[in-house]
Amino acid sequence: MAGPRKYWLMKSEPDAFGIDDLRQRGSEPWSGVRNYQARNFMRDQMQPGDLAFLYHSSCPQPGIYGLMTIAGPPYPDPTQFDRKSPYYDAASTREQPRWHLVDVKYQRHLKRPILLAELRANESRLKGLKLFSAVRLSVMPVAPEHWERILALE
DNA sequence: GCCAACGTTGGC
DNA sequence: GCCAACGTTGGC
Repeated sequence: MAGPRKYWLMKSEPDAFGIDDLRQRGSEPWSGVRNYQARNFMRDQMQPGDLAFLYHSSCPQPGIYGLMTIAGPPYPDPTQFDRKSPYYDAASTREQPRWHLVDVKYQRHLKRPILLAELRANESRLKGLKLFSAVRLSVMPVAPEHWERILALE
């Protein structure tokens, strides 16, 4: 039962995993999210076929670098069960997993990155964009009109 | 390296 | 359930 396509923004640190890594891999499980709001978006609201901006953070030029599609339905993040993983969560069980993720699929690089500074310069037309306010959120929804206005900057 | 924002934890 | 302390994110 697919609803209308939704739009998202997902952050990664390019030193760890960036747009070039994603292109190489084709698709990738979006593991390691340990924030309840971000998890809820992936677990409860994302649908295969939704589109997402790939945002690079903690780097010299923070901004949006590419487009991805949500490749499949949510499922438990395997890293939560892996004692050797930095994302291991001792409180999580296979019967009652705490963390869920989706696979994302590479769609394309933007023709040029749309940097945070440029987004901020357009803040009046992007009112309510969570990127500006929810600093600690690594997965967030993007309103359709914001999505279009951002892509129009490309 | 600094620090603002803010989610999470834990004492009560 | 409140709220202060703490820890993390992430831009600059």
